[in-house]
Amino acid sequence: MKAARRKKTKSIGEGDYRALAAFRHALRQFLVFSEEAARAVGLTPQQHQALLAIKGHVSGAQVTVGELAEHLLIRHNSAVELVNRLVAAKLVSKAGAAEDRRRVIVTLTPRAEAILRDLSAAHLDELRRSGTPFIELAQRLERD
Amino acid sequence: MKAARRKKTKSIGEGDYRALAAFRHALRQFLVFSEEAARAVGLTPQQHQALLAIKGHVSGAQVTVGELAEHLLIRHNSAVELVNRLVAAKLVSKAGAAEDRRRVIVTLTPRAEAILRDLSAAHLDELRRSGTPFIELAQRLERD
DNA sequence: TGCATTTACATCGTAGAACGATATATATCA
DNA sequence: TGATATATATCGTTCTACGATGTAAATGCA
Repeated sequence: MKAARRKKTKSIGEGDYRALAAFRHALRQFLVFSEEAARAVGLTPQQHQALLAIKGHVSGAQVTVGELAEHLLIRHNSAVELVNRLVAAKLVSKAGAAEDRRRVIVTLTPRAEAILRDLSAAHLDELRRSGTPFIELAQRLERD
Repeated sequence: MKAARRKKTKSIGEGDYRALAAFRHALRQFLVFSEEAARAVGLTPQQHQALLAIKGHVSGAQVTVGELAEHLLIRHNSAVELVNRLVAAKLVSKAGAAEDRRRVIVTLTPRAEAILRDLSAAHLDELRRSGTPFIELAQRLERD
């Protein structure tokens, strides 16, 4: 973090393009793995991300629709639709918040908890299995 | 798929969920940055990825439609459509391969080269600027 | 207190992109 | 040469995020 020899990039070479392309390829590979893992247990990738965001939230396995949108970096209305699909799939339940009745609290069902546990274990395995090149590429890109 | 005779994964704890969620959040942030950077120069994210894959290809800035599909991990027909959109946007040109007339060679236009150079510089900057937490999360996930 | 404003969620129609199924052209092989 | 494989193209469908807009509840402030 100390050797900032080049402050302004501005000279991109062949190697930079190859490194960036390889990085995106590794990224895409991870995302494809994740998509397939999710679909294999009957979830869309977005549903999986939503469950993870809910479960991984600081406040425990409960978030509002708005908080979910924030974490997933999608619009509020997209989060509403995503949650509705999750409810239809019996993966979450919705409940009005007592102290602010505009808010809707989204909670994982036991079914979702079980599915997410398996999915998360598979993802940790995958990252251990093939995460290294990914990290190395990122480090290389960050370095010079 | 082989029967799951692999040793049962270590049990997942709260920290694992949080780390995975944080990792995906960082990933998503990078992708959102990338999408916005692409759109800011008039490209869709997919078009940007295609240009990068072509430019970063070992054989120089030329690939066939099929190779592009392989690198982007999409279906051949999706690659055809993507390339058609790139042609319409004057970002690539198509040419039949001399030695195998089934193949179509896709080549970047000067316009695409220029746009990609700027985009790539911006991405390298972004990775230097905010890549660290991303890498650290990945390393942490890989470690334990 | 009353009313405007802000906040949070919901609804609806649209659009972009990837896909499966299928078609066509070219190459290769027995 | 005919059968089969390979490379690309076309078409209709589906899925999901979005913008625009609507509704309900909370908040601000005169």
